[in-house]
Amino acid sequence: MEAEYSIQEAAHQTGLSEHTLRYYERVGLIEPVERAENGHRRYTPGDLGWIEFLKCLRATGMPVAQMKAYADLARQGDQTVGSRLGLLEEHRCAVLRQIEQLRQHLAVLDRKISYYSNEKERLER
Amino acid sequence: MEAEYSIQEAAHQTGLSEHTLRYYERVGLIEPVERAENGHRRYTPGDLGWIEFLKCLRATGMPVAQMKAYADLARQGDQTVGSRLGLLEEHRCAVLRQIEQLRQHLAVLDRKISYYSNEKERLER
DNA sequence: CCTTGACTTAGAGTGTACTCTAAGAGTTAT
DNA sequence: ATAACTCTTAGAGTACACTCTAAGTCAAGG
Repeated sequence: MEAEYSIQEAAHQTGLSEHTLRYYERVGLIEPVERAENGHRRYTPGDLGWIEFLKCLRATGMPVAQMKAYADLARQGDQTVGSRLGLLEEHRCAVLRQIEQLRQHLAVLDRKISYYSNEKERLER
Repeated sequence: MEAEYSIQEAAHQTGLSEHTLRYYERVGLIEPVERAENGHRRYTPGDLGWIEFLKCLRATGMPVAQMKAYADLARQGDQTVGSRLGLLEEHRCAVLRQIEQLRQHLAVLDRKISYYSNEKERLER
């Protein structure tokens, strides 16, 4: 007997809004969620796990369209494992590049900050 | 005698489009650029330096509105050095948080990738 | 019975940051 | 002088990812 969650509970647990959960389903990021007899969505722990991974992809800057491509592959089962692996490895590189870029920009920021610190010192004298 | 650049040259050197350069000026990220007699913009090296810094702020996720606030402070001169320093230090923290977040998401990605690698191995046997 | 509240749908609206269009002016090359 | 090029402006349009609205269904509580 597996736990199930209403959309409200799913929203609370994932940190996405109910609107966004329906939107993600509508655009195909989430496969159609099971329904109760009254038509209400019932999210399984598996759904929530999938959504967590989607959040990870989004938070690392993957566009929704690419996430959709990944989701489509996932729905096709085992024969797409290679493609999915490729997609994730490529994305991994993109994330590494992002981090490296941020590092470099951080260095610029640090230089500016120490310049301002000196400047502030100077002006206060 | 200082070098000056047309908007086309400025676009080329900064990597921003001419459209974006005019837009940045329009919204106040860049103070009104000097004009030639024919009304064409003439960017100085100083302008280009400022634009480079704007790019750094943008690339690290600062919203245009906040960049505008920073630009406004900069225009007010020395008495805003403290405020600018504060703004940049706060932004620096935001960038550090971003990097940390990316690191954590990268770890999730790595786990998924190694899972897929195993899975691929298994299926190919 | 009536209200409250959670849910449903299709589709419209929003915010952000560009990005482009249209119409026109001035410079240079043939 | 005709074409090609670069620039100008105001304002419209676009892409993306949500985010919200309106109208309606259904079940539980008072």
